[in-house]
Amino acid sequence: MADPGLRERKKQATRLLISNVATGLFIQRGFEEVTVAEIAEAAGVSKMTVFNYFPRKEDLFLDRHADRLAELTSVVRDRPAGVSPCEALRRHQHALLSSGHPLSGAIAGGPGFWWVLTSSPALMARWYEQEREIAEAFTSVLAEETGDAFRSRMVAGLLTTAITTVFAHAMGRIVAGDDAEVVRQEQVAVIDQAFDLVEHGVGEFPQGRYGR
Amino acid sequence: MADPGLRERKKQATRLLISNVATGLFIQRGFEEVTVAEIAEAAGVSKMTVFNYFPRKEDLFLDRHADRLAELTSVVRDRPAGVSPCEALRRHQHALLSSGHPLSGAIAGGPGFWWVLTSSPALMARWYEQEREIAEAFTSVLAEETGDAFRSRMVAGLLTTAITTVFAHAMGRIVAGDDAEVVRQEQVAVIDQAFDLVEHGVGEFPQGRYGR
DNA sequence: GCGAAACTTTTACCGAGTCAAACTTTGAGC
DNA sequence: GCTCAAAGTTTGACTCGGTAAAAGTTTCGC
Repeated sequence: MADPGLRERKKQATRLLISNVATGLFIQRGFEEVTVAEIAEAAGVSKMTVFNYFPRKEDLFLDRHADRLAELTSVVRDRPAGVSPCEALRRHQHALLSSGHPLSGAIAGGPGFWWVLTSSPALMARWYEQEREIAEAFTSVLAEETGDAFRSRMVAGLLTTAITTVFAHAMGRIVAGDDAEVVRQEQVAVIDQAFDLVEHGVGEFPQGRYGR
Repeated sequence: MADPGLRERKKQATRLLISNVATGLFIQRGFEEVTVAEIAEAAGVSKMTVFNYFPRKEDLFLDRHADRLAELTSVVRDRPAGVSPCEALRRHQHALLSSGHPLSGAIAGGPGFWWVLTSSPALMARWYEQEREIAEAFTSVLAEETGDAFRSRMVAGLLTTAITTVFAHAMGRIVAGDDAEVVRQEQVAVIDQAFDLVEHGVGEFPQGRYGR
């Protein structure tokens, strides 16, 4: 880290170059319409090299996953004393939103990012796989803390559902063309509603069925 | 339906033949180790025909999804008056378990079924995609009933999490070699714990951190 | 039985991803 | 500095999932 060395620097530069070239092409023309060979050529590199850095084509686009995973894991593991995981994540989501972070879902991560993502089944599949990895990470943290494997898994799943649903809701509206600023303002209540449901349960929802 | 006709009967027979041949090969040797061409040959049919009936290779193995989806959707949509979706699904899971249904997770769906599933990333990915379809189906039903899009999506997600987590828990134990009968007995409490969490919330879980 | 519609096969093809061997670049030690 | 080994890249050939189009075959309605 102190002295990266020429070798290491070149590697990072190449990786970044490939990623940038790929992302650019995807946003211009869509994920499925760009081949890996094409990306390699545009980046002045061989196809094999692309796969050296990014094992799957989808990883070329979804290359921020490791960061997101680490961040969310840390939010739960390193939460302040006396704060539940649910509460810690709720605050984190609010913080992401008010800081305008792309992963709040309410801000476009570059124009067309959500469009590229949602219009490719392969990308969406990988996206959901990453969400599952988040749930697994939560499970590990909670299980280590409590020793209760199943309960940890359930709570991790519920928390992850809150995060991903909040996110998907915002993304859906953005893709549908809703004004980003409006979506963003309304997301505050959405986040609270989601975490309230996880924290206090769905109860008898929906009330009022058949005239109750 | 009344008169299937020769054509239709042949189609169903071919479909079943392909599915059976494929499943057999998968269980013998694993999903990734069997090619579609091989399945076609073993079934005495062309590769194209295989893809005619099963658009994706994964569908050859996970061909009960449509039934499962319809059943779960019906459980929520057609639940008795005065019963919440959460309660309806809880009862349904108990019923599946006590009837020894494979989808309770506690029973092996044929020897090696879970092994085939868990040892193939591609299959697992498709499996999780199917779980998402379940969540979407729940969302539709609840949204139609209540008109509250986001809340419906959240509740649908939480309910689906309960189902899939209960299932994954049992499957994990079976794959790990736990005795099926023991797993089955303990699943009763697991189901209730899962649905209790969804119904009443995770609260401040985990309690007791840092001496609270 | 005849013709159209439905189903299957053939053939050719594309793109993701793997493998192994040759080649180039970097870095470490003398 | 020079050399050699290791790391990284390229090449080319290959496998497999999946698609497309056109040419058979089989079934069904009349």
